[in-house]
Amino acid sequence: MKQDLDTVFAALADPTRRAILSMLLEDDMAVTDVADPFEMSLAAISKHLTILANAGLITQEKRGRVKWCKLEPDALREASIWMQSFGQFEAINLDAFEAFLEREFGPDAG
Amino acid sequence: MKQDLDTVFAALADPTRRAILSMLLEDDMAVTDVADPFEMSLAAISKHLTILANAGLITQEKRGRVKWCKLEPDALREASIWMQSFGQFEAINLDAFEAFLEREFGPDAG
DNA sequence: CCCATATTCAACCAAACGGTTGACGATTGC
DNA sequence: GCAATCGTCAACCGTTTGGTTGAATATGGG
Repeated sequence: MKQDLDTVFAALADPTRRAILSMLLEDDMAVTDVADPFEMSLAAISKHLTILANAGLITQEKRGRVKWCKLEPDALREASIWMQSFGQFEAINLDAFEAFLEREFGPDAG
Repeated sequence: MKQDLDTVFAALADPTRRAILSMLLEDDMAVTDVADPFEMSLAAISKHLTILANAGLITQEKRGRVKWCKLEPDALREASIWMQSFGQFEAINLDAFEAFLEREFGPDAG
């Protein structure tokens, strides 16, 4: 929703929320299913999801009684570009990034 | 110092601290000079600098009675790569990033 | 030596954060 | 219709955050 750097970085500063984002890379998920692997209450996860949604990192759509959570990678772009503007003073980590993608997702991913 | 994702993202989540990093892009600075443009106490800025240093985003070196602050863009790399790993699921992030660099820093920058 | 400069420390404060619990409002299915 | 499921709300709690102020600790210069 808001998607300014403050809320995006603050949202990313919590390991639970980053784990949630990683889970949503795989597929869209219901709130209950997101909460399942964590050892904390459903209400706590619900709050984390609200924070992620406010940062624009996910969207939530209610179908029936199930609320589906979907990753929105676009929200990371502004923050990512902001960060890269610092890294480039070291002559670019594009190489490191591409190597990471290759290693992480296989030669066909890029 | 610590440089894990938690502390790096938390450090970046504050606009004062991001402004400080931008200032340090230009040049190394003394604590007093960093504090100058801000409408808050020197002690507050000193705390912000400690947080940035703990995240590994800057280093501080004391020469005489002046403590010099220096940007450490390397600390952003891990966090940046983490973020890019999400963006790539849209398959255009690299292009957008390269276009940004070109636009921002000229054809020779990459 | 003394004073000014540079920076941090310590105590304090209000507000935000991350979690809990229990009650509540929708929705679904038997 | 009724019970179970899905998810949020509200109140509460302890800790962290971001700021203040005033005192303290170096260090440098005349």
